[in-house]
Amino acid sequence: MEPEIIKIPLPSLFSFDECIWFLDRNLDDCMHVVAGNRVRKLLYEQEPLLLEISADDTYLKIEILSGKCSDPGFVTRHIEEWFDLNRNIAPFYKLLKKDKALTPLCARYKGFRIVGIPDLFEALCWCIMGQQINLDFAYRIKRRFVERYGTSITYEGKSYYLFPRPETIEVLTVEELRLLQLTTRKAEYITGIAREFSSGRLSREALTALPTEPDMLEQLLSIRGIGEWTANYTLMKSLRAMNCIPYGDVGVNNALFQIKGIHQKNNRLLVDEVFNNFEGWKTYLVFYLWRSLRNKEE
DNA sequence: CCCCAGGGCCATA
DNA sequence: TATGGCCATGGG
Repeated sequence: MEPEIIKIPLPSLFSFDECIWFLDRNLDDCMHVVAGNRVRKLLYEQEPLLLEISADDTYLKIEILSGKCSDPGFVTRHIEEWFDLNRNIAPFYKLLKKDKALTPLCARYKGFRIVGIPDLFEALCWCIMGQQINLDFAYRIKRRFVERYGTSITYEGKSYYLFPRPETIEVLTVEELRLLQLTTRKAEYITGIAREFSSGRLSREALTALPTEPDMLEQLLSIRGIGEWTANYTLMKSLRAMNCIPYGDVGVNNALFQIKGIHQKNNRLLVDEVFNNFEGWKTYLVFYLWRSLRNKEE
Protein backbone atom coordinates (compact mmCIF):
# COMPACT_ATOMS: atom_id res chain seq x y z
CA MET A 1 0.00 0.00 0.00
CA GLU A 2 1.54 3.28 -1.09
CA PRO A 3 1.54 6.09 1.43
CA GLU A 4 -0.76 8.95 0.51
CA ILE A 5 1.00 11.41 2.77
CA ILE A 6 4.71 12.04 2.76
CA LYS A 7 6.40 13.94 5.57
CA ILE A 8 9.68 15.76 5.32
CA PRO A 9 11.26 17.16 8.49
CA LEU A 10 11.86 20.90 8.27
CA PRO A 11 15.46 22.10 8.36
CA SER A 12 16.33 25.03 10.56
CA LEU A 13 16.15 28.47 9.00
CA PHE A 14 13.35 27.39 6.69
CA SER A 15 10.10 29.31 6.41
CA PHE A 16 7.23 27.70 4.55
CA ASP A 17 5.34 30.99 4.86
CA GLU A 18 8.08 32.61 2.77
CA CYS A 19 7.64 29.87 0.14
CA ILE A 20 3.91 30.53 0.08
CA TRP A 21 4.54 34.26 -0.08
CA PHE A 22 6.83 33.78 -3.04
CA LEU A 23 4.47 31.44 -4.87
CA ASP A 24 1.49 33.72 -4.32
CA ARG A 25 2.87 37.29 -4.77
CA ASN A 26 -0.29 38.50 -6.53
CA LEU A 27 1.05 37.01 -9.71
CA ASP A 28 -1.00 34.63 -11.78
CA ASP A 29 1.41 31.71 -12.05
CA CYS A 30 -0.22 28.80 -13.86
CA MET A 31 2.24 26.20 -12.58
CA HIS A 32 0.73 25.95 -9.10
CA VAL A 33 -2.29 26.99 -7.08
CA VAL A 34 -2.03 28.57 -3.64
CA ALA A 35 -4.98 28.39 -1.26
CA GLY A 36 -4.39 29.75 2.22
CA ASN A 37 -1.23 28.16 3.52
CA ARG A 38 -1.27 25.26 1.09
CA VAL A 39 0.03 24.93 -2.40
CA ARG A 40 -1.03 22.45 -5.04
CA LYS A 41 1.24 21.41 -7.86
CA LEU A 42 1.17 18.79 -10.57
CA LEU A 43 4.26 16.61 -10.82
CA TYR A 44 5.01 13.95 -13.38
CA GLU A 45 6.39 10.67 -12.12
CA GLN A 46 5.01 7.73 -14.08
CA GLU A 47 1.77 9.59 -14.38
CA PRO A 48 0.69 13.07 -13.27
CA LEU A 49 0.55 13.35 -9.49
CA LEU A 50 -1.34 16.21 -7.91
CA LEU A 51 0.46 17.23 -4.73
CA GLU A 52 -0.84 19.39 -1.92
CA ILE A 53 1.90 20.75 0.28
CA SER A 54 1.46 22.26 3.72
CA ALA A 55 3.54 22.57 6.86
CA ASP A 56 3.33 22.49 10.62
CA ASP A 57 6.09 23.35 13.06
CA THR A 58 8.18 20.29 12.36
CA TYR A 59 7.14 18.73 9.08
CA LEU A 60 6.41 19.55 5.51
CA LYS A 61 3.37 17.48 4.60
CA ILE A 62 2.83 16.31 1.05
CA GLU A 63 -0.51 14.81 0.25
CA ILE A 64 -1.07 13.07 -3.06
CA LEU A 65 -4.54 14.13 -4.06
CA SER A 66 -4.61 12.46 -7.44
CA GLY A 67 -2.55 9.86 -9.27
CA LYS A 68 -0.75 6.75 -8.17
CA CYS A 69 2.66 7.29 -6.67
CA SER A 70 5.03 4.39 -7.23
CA ASP A 71 8.10 6.01 -5.70
CA PRO A 72 7.61 8.32 -2.71
CA GLY A 73 11.34 9.01 -2.74
CA PHE A 74 10.97 10.67 -6.12
CA VAL A 75 8.36 13.03 -4.72
CA THR A 76 10.45 13.76 -1.66
CA ARG A 77 13.52 14.54 -3.73
CA HIS A 78 11.52 16.80 -5.99
CA ILE A 79 10.16 18.83 -3.10
CA GLU A 80 13.57 19.05 -1.44
CA GLU A 81 14.91 20.36 -4.73
CA TRP A 82 12.02 22.76 -5.30
CA PHE A 83 12.33 24.43 -1.88
CA ASP A 84 16.08 23.95 -1.46
CA LEU A 85 15.63 22.05 1.78
CA ASN A 86 18.97 20.25 1.78
CA ARG A 87 21.06 23.30 2.40
CA ASN A 88 22.36 24.84 5.58
CA ILE A 89 21.94 28.55 5.03
CA ALA A 90 23.37 29.59 8.40
CA PRO A 91 26.71 30.55 6.77
CA PHE A 92 24.85 32.96 4.51
CA TYR A 93 23.27 34.67 7.50
CA LYS A 94 26.69 34.97 9.06
CA LEU A 95 27.87 36.85 5.96
CA LEU A 96 24.80 39.10 5.94
CA LYS A 97 25.54 40.05 9.53
CA LYS A 98 28.98 41.27 8.56
CA ASP A 99 27.37 43.96 6.41
CA LYS A 100 25.45 46.53 8.45
CA ALA A 101 23.18 47.64 5.64
CA LEU A 102 22.27 44.06 4.77
CA THR A 103 21.88 42.71 8.31
CA PRO A 104 18.16 43.57 8.60
CA LEU A 105 17.43 41.09 5.80
CA CYS A 106 18.19 38.22 8.22
CA ALA A 107 15.32 38.97 10.54
CA ARG A 108 12.97 40.37 7.95
CA TYR A 109 13.05 37.33 5.67
CA LYS A 110 14.16 34.69 8.11
CA GLY A 111 14.05 31.27 6.52
CA PHE A 112 13.45 32.52 3.01
CA ARG A 113 14.90 30.04 0.54
CA ILE A 114 15.13 30.12 -3.21
CA VAL A 115 12.13 28.40 -4.72
CA GLY A 116 13.56 26.70 -7.77
CA ILE A 117 12.42 25.68 -11.22
CA PRO A 118 13.74 22.11 -11.38
CA ASP A 119 12.75 21.66 -15.02
CA LEU A 120 15.56 23.21 -17.08
CA PHE A 121 13.43 23.63 -20.19
CA GLU A 122 10.76 25.40 -18.16
CA ALA A 123 13.31 27.71 -16.58
CA LEU A 124 14.75 28.74 -19.93
CA CYS A 125 11.36 29.24 -21.59
CA TRP A 126 10.19 31.31 -18.65
CA CYS A 127 13.23 33.56 -18.91
CA ILE A 128 12.66 34.12 -22.61
CA MET A 129 9.00 34.91 -22.04
CA GLY A 130 9.83 37.40 -19.32
CA GLN A 131 12.60 39.23 -21.12
CA GLN A 132 12.04 42.99 -21.15
CA ILE A 133 8.30 43.00 -20.38
CA ASN A 134 6.42 43.57 -17.16
CA LEU A 135 5.82 40.51 -15.00
CA ASP A 136 2.02 40.53 -15.20
CA PHE A 137 2.17 40.35 -18.95
CA ALA A 138 4.87 37.69 -18.82
CA TYR A 139 2.77 35.46 -16.57
CA ARG A 140 -0.19 35.91 -18.90
CA ILE A 141 1.88 34.69 -21.83
CA LYS A 142 3.16 31.74 -19.81
CA ARG A 143 -0.39 30.77 -18.90
CA ARG A 144 -1.48 30.81 -22.53
CA PHE A 145 1.56 28.74 -23.48
CA VAL A 146 1.06 26.15 -20.74
CA GLU A 147 -2.71 25.87 -21.15
CA ARG A 148 -2.32 25.38 -24.87
CA TYR A 149 0.63 22.97 -25.01
CA GLY A 150 0.93 21.42 -21.54
CA THR A 151 -0.65 18.23 -20.20
CA SER A 152 -3.29 18.78 -17.57
CA ILE A 153 -5.56 16.97 -15.17
CA THR A 154 -8.80 18.12 -13.60
CA TYR A 155 -9.39 17.77 -9.89
CA GLU A 156 -12.47 19.06 -8.09
CA GLY A 157 -13.36 21.00 -11.21
CA LYS A 158 -10.02 22.79 -11.41
CA SER A 159 -7.24 22.23 -13.94
CA TYR A 160 -3.60 21.64 -13.04
CA TYR A 161 -0.82 21.72 -15.61
CA LEU A 162 2.53 20.23 -16.43
CA PHE A 163 4.93 22.43 -18.36
CA PRO A 164 5.05 21.52 -22.08
CA ARG A 165 7.82 19.17 -23.29
CA PRO A 166 10.45 20.21 -25.83
CA GLU A 167 9.16 17.62 -28.32
CA THR A 168 5.80 19.38 -28.30
CA ILE A 169 7.27 22.82 -28.77
CA GLU A 170 10.00 22.23 -31.33
CA VAL A 171 7.52 21.51 -34.12
CA LEU A 172 5.53 24.72 -33.61
CA THR A 173 5.77 27.55 -36.10
CA VAL A 174 6.62 31.11 -35.20
CA GLU A 175 3.14 32.13 -36.32
CA GLU A 176 1.48 29.77 -33.86
CA LEU A 177 3.51 31.13 -30.97
CA ARG A 178 2.93 34.72 -32.11
CA LEU A 179 -0.75 34.09 -31.33
CA LEU A 180 0.20 33.89 -27.66
CA GLN A 181 1.70 37.39 -28.04
CA LEU A 182 5.25 36.21 -27.97
CA THR A 183 7.42 38.34 -30.21
CA THR A 184 8.79 36.82 -33.39
CA ARG A 185 12.24 36.70 -31.83
CA LYS A 186 11.07 35.03 -28.65
CA ALA A 187 9.11 32.47 -30.65
CA GLU A 188 12.30 31.66 -32.54
CA TYR A 189 14.32 31.44 -29.34
CA ILE A 190 11.87 29.08 -27.67
CA THR A 191 11.52 26.65 -30.57
CA GLY A 192 15.28 26.78 -31.00
CA ILE A 193 15.85 25.87 -27.36
CA ALA A 194 13.29 23.07 -27.67
CA ARG A 195 15.34 21.67 -30.55
CA GLU A 196 18.50 21.85 -28.44
CA PHE A 197 16.77 19.62 -25.91
CA SER A 198 15.20 17.11 -28.25
CA SER A 199 18.43 16.74 -30.19
CA GLY A 200 20.22 15.99 -26.93
CA ARG A 201 22.66 18.87 -27.32
CA LEU A 202 21.27 20.44 -24.16
CA SER A 203 20.08 18.70 -21.01
CA ARG A 204 20.34 18.98 -17.27
CA GLU A 205 22.70 16.02 -17.28
CA ALA A 206 24.98 17.48 -19.95
CA LEU A 207 25.10 20.81 -18.17
CA THR A 208 25.77 19.47 -14.70
CA ALA A 209 28.50 17.25 -16.12
CA LEU A 210 30.55 20.36 -16.82
CA PRO A 211 33.24 21.01 -14.22
CA THR A 212 32.58 24.62 -13.21
CA GLU A 213 29.85 27.23 -13.16
CA PRO A 214 31.61 29.39 -15.79
CA ASP A 215 31.64 26.35 -18.09
CA MET A 216 27.89 25.93 -17.65
CA LEU A 217 27.40 29.63 -18.25
CA GLU A 218 29.40 29.48 -21.46
CA GLN A 219 27.41 26.50 -22.72
CA LEU A 220 24.12 28.32 -22.15
CA LEU A 221 25.37 31.58 -23.66
CA SER A 222 26.20 29.78 -26.90
CA ILE A 223 22.50 29.24 -27.53
CA ARG A 224 20.55 31.90 -29.39
CA GLY A 225 18.19 33.85 -27.15
CA ILE A 226 20.14 33.08 -24.00
CA GLY A 227 22.10 36.12 -22.87
CA GLU A 228 23.85 36.87 -19.63
CA TRP A 229 20.72 37.55 -17.61
CA THR A 230 18.89 34.43 -18.77
CA ALA A 231 21.90 32.17 -18.36
CA ASN A 232 22.52 33.34 -14.80
CA TYR A 233 18.88 33.25 -13.80
CA THR A 234 18.54 29.71 -15.13
CA LEU A 235 21.66 28.48 -13.38
CA MET A 236 20.32 29.94 -10.14
CA LYS A 237 16.78 28.64 -10.37
CA SER A 238 17.26 25.32 -12.07
CA LEU A 239 20.77 24.10 -11.32
CA ARG A 240 21.20 25.94 -8.05
CA ALA A 241 24.55 27.40 -8.95
CA MET A 242 25.57 29.42 -5.93
CA ASN A 243 27.69 32.26 -7.33
CA CYS A 244 25.53 33.83 -10.03
CA ILE A 245 24.97 37.53 -10.52
CA PRO A 246 22.55 38.62 -13.25
CA TYR A 247 24.45 41.82 -14.02
CA GLY A 248 22.28 44.62 -15.26
CA ASP A 249 19.19 43.23 -13.59
CA VAL A 250 16.82 46.07 -12.78
CA GLY A 251 15.75 44.58 -9.47
CA VAL A 252 19.26 44.02 -8.17
CA ASN A 253 20.22 47.56 -9.14
CA ASN A 254 17.13 49.02 -7.46
CA ALA A 255 17.68 47.02 -4.29
CA LEU A 256 21.35 47.97 -4.09
CA PHE A 257 20.32 51.59 -4.52
CA GLN A 258 17.70 51.38 -1.77
CA ILE A 259 19.89 49.51 0.68
CA LYS A 260 23.38 50.75 -0.09
CA GLY A 261 22.88 53.90 -2.14
CA ILE A 262 24.57 52.45 -5.21
CA HIS A 263 22.96 54.24 -8.10
CA GLN A 264 25.17 53.61 -11.10
CA LYS A 265 23.53 51.37 -13.61
CA ASN A 266 25.60 48.60 -15.10
CA ASN A 267 28.52 49.33 -12.86
CA ARG A 268 29.95 45.91 -12.25
CA LEU A 269 32.72 47.13 -10.01
CA LEU A 270 30.38 48.58 -7.40
CA VAL A 271 28.11 45.55 -7.59
CA ASP A 272 31.09 43.24 -7.26
CA GLU A 273 32.30 45.18 -4.27
CA VAL A 274 29.20 44.06 -2.40
CA PHE A 275 29.04 40.56 -3.81
CA ASN A 276 32.71 39.70 -3.35
CA ASN A 277 32.04 39.28 0.35
CA PHE A 278 29.47 36.58 -0.43
CA GLU A 279 31.60 33.92 -2.04
CA GLY A 280 29.53 30.76 -2.24
CA TRP A 281 26.33 32.68 -1.50
CA LYS A 282 26.12 35.29 -4.26
CA THR A 283 23.01 33.68 -5.68
CA TYR A 284 21.30 33.82 -2.30
CA LEU A 285 22.17 37.48 -1.95
CA VAL A 286 20.54 38.18 -5.32
CA PHE A 287 17.29 36.58 -4.18
CA TYR A 288 17.33 38.33 -0.82
CA LEU A 289 17.80 41.64 -2.66
CA TRP A 290 14.87 40.83 -4.93
CA ARG A 291 12.87 39.79 -1.89
CA SER A 292 13.54 43.15 -0.25
CA LEU A 293 11.91 45.01 -3.13
CA ARG A 294 8.51 43.62 -2.27
CA ASN A 295 8.54 44.82 1.29
CA LYS A 296 6.27 47.78 0.71
CA GLU A 297 3.29 45.58 -0.05
CA GLU A 298 3.20 44.12 3.42
C1' DC B 1 2.54 60.73 -25.44
C1' DC B 2 6.47 59.10 -22.96
C1' DC B 3 8.97 55.90 -20.23
C1' DC B 4 9.90 51.59 -18.43
C1' DA B 5 9.44 46.60 -17.55
C1' DG B 6 13.24 40.49 -13.90
C1' DG B 7 16.89 41.21 -22.30
C1' DG B 8 19.11 39.90 -26.29
C1' DC B 9 20.52 40.32 -31.04
C1' DC B 10 22.63 42.71 -34.44
C1' DA B 11 25.05 46.42 -36.88
C1' DT B 12 28.33 49.81 -36.44
C1' DA B 13 32.90 52.07 -35.13
C1' DT C 1 34.16 46.53 -25.95
C1' DA C 2 30.89 49.86 -26.18
C1' DT C 3 26.83 52.00 -27.87
C1' DG C 4 22.30 52.38 -30.23
C1' DG C 5 18.30 50.60 -32.78
C1' DC C 6 15.02 47.21 -32.66
C1' DC C 7 11.53 44.01 -31.01
C1' DA C 8 6.13 44.24 -29.19
C1' DT C 9 2.94 44.89 -25.37
C1' DG C 10 0.90 46.80 -21.08
C1' DG C 11 0.94 49.86 -17.19
C1' DG C 12 2.01 54.15 -14.83
